[in-house]
Amino acid sequence: MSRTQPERSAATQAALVAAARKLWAERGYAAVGTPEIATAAGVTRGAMYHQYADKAALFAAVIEAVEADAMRRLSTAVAAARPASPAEAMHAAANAWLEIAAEPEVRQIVLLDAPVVLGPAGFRELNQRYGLGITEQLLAGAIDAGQLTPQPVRPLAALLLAAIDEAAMVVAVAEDPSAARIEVRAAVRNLLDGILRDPASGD
Amino acid sequence: MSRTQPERSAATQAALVAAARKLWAERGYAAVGTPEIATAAGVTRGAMYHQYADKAALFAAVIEAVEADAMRRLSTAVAAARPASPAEAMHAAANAWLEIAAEPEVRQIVLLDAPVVLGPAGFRELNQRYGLGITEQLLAGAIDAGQLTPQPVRPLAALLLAAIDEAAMVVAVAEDPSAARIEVRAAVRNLLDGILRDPASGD
DNA sequence: AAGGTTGCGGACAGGCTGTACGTAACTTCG
DNA sequence: CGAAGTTACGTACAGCCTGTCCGCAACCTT
Repeated sequence: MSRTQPERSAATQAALVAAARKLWAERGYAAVGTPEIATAAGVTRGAMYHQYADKAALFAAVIEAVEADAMRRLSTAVAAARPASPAEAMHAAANAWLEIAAEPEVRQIVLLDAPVVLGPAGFRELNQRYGLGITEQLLAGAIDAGQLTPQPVRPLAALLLAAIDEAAMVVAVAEDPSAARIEVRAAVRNLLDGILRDPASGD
Repeated sequence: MSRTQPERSAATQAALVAAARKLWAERGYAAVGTPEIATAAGVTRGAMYHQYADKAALFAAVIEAVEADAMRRLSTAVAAARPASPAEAMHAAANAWLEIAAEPEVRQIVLLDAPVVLGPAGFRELNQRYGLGITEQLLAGAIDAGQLTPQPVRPLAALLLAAIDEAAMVVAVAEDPSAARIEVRAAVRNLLDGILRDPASGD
């Protein structure tokens, strides 16, 4: 059994990312060191440091994978809601993201660890390519449809996304998550309806 | 020169908190270790570990000091604005907090490091005693004055505070902070006006 | 003034990160 | 097909940091 070099690299990278993703999701970036990750991946630390410059580089690969998965699921969820208007699409996206961001993996890796490990600037750059980008598109669509007063979408997108991320944290920390989810969804909807002209109540 | 024991403890605690606060504000919790902090405070690590159980305990003391200062300044800023209504008070508080949270100290320690070091639950507990508590009071006041439709204030306060915190991050990361501040203030105001009934435009 | 308690200093053990260098696997080219 | 070259990997090591232990000094009680 002989594999090509790119295959070998891809295999160890995949093993490392999978192992790190699981461990970091459970216990956080700082609490899990490279020895444990390498062992869990069935790989030596030497191999890891050959594939990734340092621990933070591995984290960057992990978060990229997590974000990509999350965005895939978000897209399908929004499409499944068959929104009839940009406003409905925004409600659908907000609710879907609320579910996704409440999962331990996204919460711990994307919401908690990413800003400190990548730094605020690095995190913004990454977020721009994922959540922020989508949010801006949704807002631009709402403006085009006349459901949102024309305004710079970039800052508004950042604030809305942060609010929904926080909503996910509230749900995750609450003693009664299902009750908290109901309250929080109402609050998110209020925020959105407050800025949207035609409060099409898409659930 | 002889000091009482509580005085000795208070002195070393104050020195440690001041040194750690400065260093962590500049470079973040993970990047500055206890040796450097102890040296900067003119104290040995032994003394530090006598006063604080571990590095995280010192961080807890630091963040308590930072939050207390920030809240003091927030109160005076809101009072200085002499708001004529709860809605105006909310706008004043939002703008004041936007300024305060944009400072490196608050940004790095409270917004970035605190959630990971204290954990989400611990951070919520602390935030409840400071920013969240104030926000909830402001919202409750707006409801009493009929400027906000009655609803659970707790989740809404969390979302609003998170949005403003993110607004501060946007300003801090922007290439042109003063331009970003203008955009972001408008976005914050839009969010607030969206949920408040009488959009009293208090600046 | 003497015993007890509290604050402190220095040394130590364990663990983690990142690097250096030697080896094995694959690739290229004669 | 074989040899040189490149890429992937394994092991050992140095440096740093965290948290603990124990001895000593400063203060407090009686």
